[in-house]
Amino acid sequence: MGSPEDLSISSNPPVTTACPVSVSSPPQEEKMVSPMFPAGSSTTTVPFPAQYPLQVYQQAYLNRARLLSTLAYPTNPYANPFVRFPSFYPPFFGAFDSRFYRVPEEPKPQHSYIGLIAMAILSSPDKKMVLSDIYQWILDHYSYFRTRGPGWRNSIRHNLSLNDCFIKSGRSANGKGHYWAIHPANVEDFKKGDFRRRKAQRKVRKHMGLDVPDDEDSPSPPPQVPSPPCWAGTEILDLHRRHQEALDLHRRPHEALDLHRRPHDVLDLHRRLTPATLIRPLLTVTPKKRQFDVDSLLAPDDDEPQAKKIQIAEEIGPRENPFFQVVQEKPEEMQKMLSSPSEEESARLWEEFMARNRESSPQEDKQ
DNA sequence: GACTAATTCAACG
DNA sequence: CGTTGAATTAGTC
Repeated sequence: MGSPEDLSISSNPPVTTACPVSVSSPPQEEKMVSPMFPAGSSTTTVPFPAQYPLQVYQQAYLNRARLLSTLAYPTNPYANPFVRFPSFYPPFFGAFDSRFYRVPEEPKPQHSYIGLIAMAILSSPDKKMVLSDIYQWILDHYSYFRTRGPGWRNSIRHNLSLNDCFIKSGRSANGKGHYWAIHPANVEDFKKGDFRRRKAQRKVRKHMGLDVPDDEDSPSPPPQVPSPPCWAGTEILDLHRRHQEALDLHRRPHEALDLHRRPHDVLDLHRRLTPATLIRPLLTVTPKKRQFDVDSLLAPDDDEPQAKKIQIAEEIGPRENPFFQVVQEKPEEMQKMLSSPSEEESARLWEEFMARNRESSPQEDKQ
């Protein structure tokens, strides 16, 4: 069943079975979407590192995934105590090869190779960089390439040679290879994030005094600089940030070992997750429901940002989130918990509410 | 569907 | 590592 006690990490479990990850196939109609693995997003499988016994990683991965699920609320429909874990958790849907874990596929970088190289070079104090350092900078800033083959390095070299915007600037002092720099005719554009190739080539030619068939300067639209969301600074952004944090940690399950070694920390975190901490952010973004009398709600914002917040909330707080539904269908229950004086009290009310809920709508049991 | 830009593969010194 | 040619793919109009 799905009571919070079952989900918490009871003392360090002895992992002796061949595969400690119990996998039960979910009912077919379960079409839940985990924010860890959004619909349509591809995933890649990575082998567990060999440093520790496999079982250690597997258990740690479960612990970590459950914890992150909880922390990622409210965008994560698995973050509430209603949801059983791990049998409903998408990473374990279907066949589960216990030698691997799944991580979300990194999106391809927005910038072209020219842009990546230029940013790398410009990030160095001397505005010049050796090939191997360019590789490293790109690896450091775009983990997408960590899971790629060696082909992209070839492409980097290819682009360095091909494009006149990159010039050699002396040989490396000790090691081998040249320093690569940016043609002076292009540094200004590149600093502004304008990495258009054609424009760069034209400027180089003009710089060398050749005649240029002054092609219209901006046939293509100016580059779009990634800007923070318009709702930056709102509590939604904070939720978004937490969610991203959770996603990021999720990609590094090795670190789950730490939590595995400190199960009490996990327990403590579970204990601190009270209804108030879970619900309050949700309420602040649904001001149209005035029945909630929460302090943070009292400050009336102007309509425009509020409308934006509501829109965002509807985007990131999927309707199928059972927690969402409880909040909307049983507002008086939520109100009671929220207005309780202490977190302990609200937690107790939560337990009662959960118990009643289980009675009225019995969940299907696991075998 | 043509046309261009960008990426990828790969041979070579 | 650096050049270069060629094939393939992605994007636009």
